[in-house]
Amino acid sequence: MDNMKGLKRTHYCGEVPESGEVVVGGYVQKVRDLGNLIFMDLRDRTGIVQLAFDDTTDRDIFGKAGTVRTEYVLLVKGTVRERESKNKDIATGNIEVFVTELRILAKAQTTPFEIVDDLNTNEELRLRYRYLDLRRAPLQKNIIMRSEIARVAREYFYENRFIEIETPMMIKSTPEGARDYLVPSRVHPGSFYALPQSPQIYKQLLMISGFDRYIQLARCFRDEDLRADRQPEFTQIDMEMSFAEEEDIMQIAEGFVSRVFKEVLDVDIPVPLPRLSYTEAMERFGSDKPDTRFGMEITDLTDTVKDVEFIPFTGAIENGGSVRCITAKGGAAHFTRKTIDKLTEYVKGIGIKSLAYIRWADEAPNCSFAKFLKEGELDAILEKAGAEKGDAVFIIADKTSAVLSALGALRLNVARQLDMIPEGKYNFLWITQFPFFEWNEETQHWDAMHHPFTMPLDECIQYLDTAPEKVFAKAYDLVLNGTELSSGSIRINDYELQQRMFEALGLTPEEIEAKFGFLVEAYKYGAAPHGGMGIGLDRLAMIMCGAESLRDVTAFPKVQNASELMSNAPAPVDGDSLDVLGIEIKK
RNA sequence: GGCCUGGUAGUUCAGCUGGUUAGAACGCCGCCCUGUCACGGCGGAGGUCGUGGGUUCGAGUCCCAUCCAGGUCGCCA
Repeated sequence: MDNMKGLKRTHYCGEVPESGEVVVGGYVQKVRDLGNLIFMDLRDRTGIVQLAFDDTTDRDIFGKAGTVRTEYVLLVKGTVRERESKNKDIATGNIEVFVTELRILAKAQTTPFEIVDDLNTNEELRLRYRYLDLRRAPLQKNIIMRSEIARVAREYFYENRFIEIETPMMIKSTPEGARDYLVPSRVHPGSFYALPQSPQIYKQLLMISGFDRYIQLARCFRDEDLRADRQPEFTQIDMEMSFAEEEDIMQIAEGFVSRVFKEVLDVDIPVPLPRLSYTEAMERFGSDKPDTRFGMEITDLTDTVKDVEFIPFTGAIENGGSVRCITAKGGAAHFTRKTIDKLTEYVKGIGIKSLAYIRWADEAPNCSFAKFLKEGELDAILEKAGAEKGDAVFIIADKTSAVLSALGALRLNVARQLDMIPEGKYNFLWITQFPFFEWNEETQHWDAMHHPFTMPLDECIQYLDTAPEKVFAKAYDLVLNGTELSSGSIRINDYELQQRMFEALGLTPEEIEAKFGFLVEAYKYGAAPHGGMGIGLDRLAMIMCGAESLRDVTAFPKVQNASELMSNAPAPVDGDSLDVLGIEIKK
């Protein structure tokens, strides 16, 4: 094996000029040995350049070239020359490097999967050898784009006079919301730190301190089950600003997203971004993070079907619920019975008893509850639903909140099956005016929907103690293509109001003191009106890269059971380590 | 925790209602080849069919359990 002594890289592979002497280094993508002529593709993070060895090559070098295998690490010196036949598929396709010095810096055993762009290998294997998977250009491209997004974020917020401040990774556990990851303390046996679910409390304290504008690319941790768009460890572009109201924060955020899309993807995002109240989003899309890249909005049929003697409908209406539908275009009428059964099963999975439907494929629509309909009722439903021949109408009757969220989920499911969601479209949307409280069936009391430091809308404060359901919050989520990108709010900066809030949430003074005592006390010393948001960097990168999973934009992701396949974290530790911490594992 | 899908050479897959020696492509190894770039030609190696049990004369195939991975519901203030 050779060393690098006396030879310094002059160019990246993808950036080799048209002529001259170069020194390039990289991994061997491919060897094409034609006998007395050898070609190699040398790869680094910028691309590929072809190396050439022929009968004019020094015999020792030629012999050495013959021993080179895929993924060997080379450093070569050579002369750039024009190729005899060009390759239009790569940036350096017009030239090749005629090698005059060849150094094999590292050999490589055969990799468990090929290092190629269009790999179709089982993800488990790729994750076990993540460092090899990360050699592949598509993944490198994603990771590099993610870095670009982070760079633009820093530039943008720095330019707007935000200050980057690190908040602690080991903090006090405030068990509310998601489960905390706990970190034991050796010097305090039996006591634990928690890893932050977000820097929320600290950034509010920084506002109280007068830093005025804070930004951090903050790691956050939640010990909950994973999804394609959910990792237990993730990064937020976390910001907070003082002397600010909702409009100020939304404007700063809009400035950022339009800047990052322009700089990284050269896509224009028109601002201001559209807005929808939470209530309207639920009514129209059955979701607080609607994907507005396609229509299929929800229609309320309650009045239209009020005389239909079909028990699911009458039952729902009598119990104060409603009957609503979505109308699927795009040939949905030709959904087979099997497909519809699957959809029925799907909504059953989310707590809905049954799915009524009308398929209008032929002249006479096929209606699942036809025998309960009187003259003209079917036409009335179809008209109200805006259905035409070729469409399918899916109807759900139940408690209104259940109907809306089920139709929202069904809407996405059906749109995917009909391939109705356009690619390359970026639909941003603000969801505003969230309800402050959420009734918790289990505990039978009101929980904070966002978090308890969120400022209620001015006109709602009067209902705090009397009618919690009428209280809406100065909270705003940023949604992109149906993904919640960001969540933010104006915080309560008034000590008295915060106390009323806690009371409305049913917290005792002791609980308040134990959980948030230091924060509540801090507000006694005065704070300018402030608010902020945390933009999910991983999710943003995922959408901008066109990736389907966070794993594709995270260098070392965790799998569904939150373990990491390469290192096998988490892992048991030896008894001594536990003893020092005073921890005993239940058998 | 529930439900769904998958697990067969290094990789991606095929393998029918159970039936001789489990196949293909790519990759790998060897030989040949002066303009390749999905190089080409000839030859070769490579499998506890995820694991454990069961049914059977006989199991990759059927049954049960279990492990692993993915998706999803619950969960994610």
